[in-house]
Amino acid sequence: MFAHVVVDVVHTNVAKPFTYSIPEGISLLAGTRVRVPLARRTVEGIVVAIGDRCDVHPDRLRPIAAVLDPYPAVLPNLLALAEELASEAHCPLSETLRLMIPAAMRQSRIQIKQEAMAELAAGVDAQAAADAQGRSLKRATLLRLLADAKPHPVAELGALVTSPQDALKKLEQAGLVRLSMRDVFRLPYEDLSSPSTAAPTLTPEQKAALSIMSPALMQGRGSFLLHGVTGSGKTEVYLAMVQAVLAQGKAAIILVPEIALTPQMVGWFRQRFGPHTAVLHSRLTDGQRLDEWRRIRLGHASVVIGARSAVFAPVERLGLIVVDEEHEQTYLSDKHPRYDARRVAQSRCAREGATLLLSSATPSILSFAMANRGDYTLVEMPTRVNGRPLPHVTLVDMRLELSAGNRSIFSLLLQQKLKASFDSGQQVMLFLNRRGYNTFVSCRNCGYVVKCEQCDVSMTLHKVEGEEAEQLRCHFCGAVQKPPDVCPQCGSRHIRYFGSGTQKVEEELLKLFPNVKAIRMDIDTTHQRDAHYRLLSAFREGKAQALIGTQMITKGLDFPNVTLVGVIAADLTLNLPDYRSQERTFQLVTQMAGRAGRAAETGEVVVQTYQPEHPCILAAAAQDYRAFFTQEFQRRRTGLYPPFTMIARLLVESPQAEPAQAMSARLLDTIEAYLQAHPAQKRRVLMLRADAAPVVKIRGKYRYHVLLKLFEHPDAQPVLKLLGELSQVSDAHCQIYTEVNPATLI
DNA sequence: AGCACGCCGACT
DNA sequence: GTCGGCGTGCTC
Repeated sequence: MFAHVVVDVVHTNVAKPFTYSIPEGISLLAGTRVRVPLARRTVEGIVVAIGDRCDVHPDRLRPIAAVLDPYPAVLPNLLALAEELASEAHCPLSETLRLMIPAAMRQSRIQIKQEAMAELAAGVDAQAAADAQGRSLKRATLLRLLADAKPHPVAELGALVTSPQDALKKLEQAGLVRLSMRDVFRLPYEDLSSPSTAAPTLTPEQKAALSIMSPALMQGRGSFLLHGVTGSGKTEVYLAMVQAVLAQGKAAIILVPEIALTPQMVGWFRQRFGPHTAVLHSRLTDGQRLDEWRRIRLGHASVVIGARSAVFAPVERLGLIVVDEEHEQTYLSDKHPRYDARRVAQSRCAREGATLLLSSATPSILSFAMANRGDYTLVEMPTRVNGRPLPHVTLVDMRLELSAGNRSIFSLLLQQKLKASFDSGQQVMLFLNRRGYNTFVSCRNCGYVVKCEQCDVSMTLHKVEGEEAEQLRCHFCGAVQKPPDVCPQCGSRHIRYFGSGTQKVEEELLKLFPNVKAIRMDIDTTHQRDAHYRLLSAFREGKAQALIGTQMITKGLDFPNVTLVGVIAADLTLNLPDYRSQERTFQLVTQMAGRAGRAAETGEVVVQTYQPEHPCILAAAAQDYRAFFTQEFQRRRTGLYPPFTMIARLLVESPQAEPAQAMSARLLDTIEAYLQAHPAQKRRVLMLRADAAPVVKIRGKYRYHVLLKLFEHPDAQPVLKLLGELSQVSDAHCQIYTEVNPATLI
């Protein structure tokens, strides 16, 4: 038998399986990590197949050098998934296999932690042995501590008996004690393991939703889109579904869009199901992630909660994947290999006989359209639990505020409502989808705008925490520089700062309400590990009255004492040059409004906007998803946007502008020639052009792209295949990426 | 002729 | 990704 191995080296030159002989006496399964010789070195790899065929000349064949784990690291289903992803993304299999294994496991980077354990040797009478110890009080005490015949960590014994190691070794030599090593699992959010609580009585809506989904869940099939308004109790439905899955001896994966939401979700699940809940996301330490991965792989944890990468969790008997807040863009990976966690979840469920549950208060246009088409079964929960009303939304026309002489970022109405909330001891949330203090710096004299040297974007002014200093930061690459005193272009001193970010909202709020404590949540304040959790806990415990934040505070959070929500500038996302900007704006405003009034009090929402008559803003204010879907779907149809068409592009990046531009022109020619030769394909193409990318430079790399708009149709596959092949044209000067329906077109 | 440099392809 | 082979072109 021979082993076909994909080596853990991402390079097109080695992007194919290599065949090795299996040394005598070794049994090997597909998915196992191995070490193999490759040219003059050895590398790690994964056995992708075992077979009796060998196409390699026997002289070249070399044996596997080592088997790295006692069990396959990649389960057969996940191996197949990796192959599917690699062929869809036109990338080497080694790249998608990396998604399946924690980084710490590769290159043997982390030693797995173990701890020493001691237990009574078999058949030993602890009491008699202790009495026989004579003058060694320590050994007698240890034997009594071990009398329960269970293994005890030596470290724990050390807390009761000083330095027990020597005494334990003596006892081991005497045959009275057995010493061993045991794996240690570093558990994230260990303090969230609260005592179990019973399931509450479900509302009729929740029961109805479950009765629709349960038959499919029992049979291990079905794809559902749960559309439930904010506060309708979707989490309780997930908990009931997971309970049913666990009762079948199967496991479940719960995907959440943000790391900030995992502790809350983990808390709910641990309350119900105890410690058999594992967490997977990128903010864990490498060691934690490895341990959680192993707990899942070894079957110690049957519920996995995590961000998009958790869709690859090594669950063996999968029964259910829940995608919470399914409309979130975070389910699209922004790194190569790019994948859509929702589509991966669907493929995984189909392959492994599991049920898929997509869920949102504001489903993506795409998912809702698919539900209308019959791809998903639509399940609706249109009212909040316990008959609570949806929050009351007021639109404020900021043009009128300005003409009335109010130049503050808070409208008079919002100022009044803030005061009323603070006076009555309630909490407020303020949302602005922009971080920093001012959003750009410009010269009044000549119009010069300070841009990042490495990226083609204006720099944002930040106040440095706890210091007088100010700095300009690039939100693309993180570059920092000092704000200029004089214009670098014309030498004028008339440098002005424009646009407001969350830092400014915080400052203005504290100016208006000096006694109020505010917590600001954006990338700047959540850089440290666990910062999300600390800040949200502080707010939940009432240590602050206001939570100010970017989009990371809009979704899923449940704070009973929040009765007022302010949306500072609803139009920010509306005016972005992207066909999804209306969808995003509707989702952000509706989700943010949904944070208000989740407990006893009715929620109040103030939405500030310069376009109060915009249909998208009106639908969001009415929290009317159906109305929004209908108008947006029609707009997409007439404007020929997805889901009626698909957008694909070849992105070309190069340290110099000319090679990138030349390459994009060459790619355009190639595609045009191909379409000329294939008229059937040409009919599918609505638009084809080469251009500078909207952000022409990021991190010092110039960016040009070839954009295609195609009619959505299975017949378009050959064009997409061509695009995938063209990304292989990449050379030392130009990197080419193929993107199909990308999250952004920047 | 001798050597630096960059490109190409093999690696099982 | 890494390395060696080999061709090109420059220098002695």
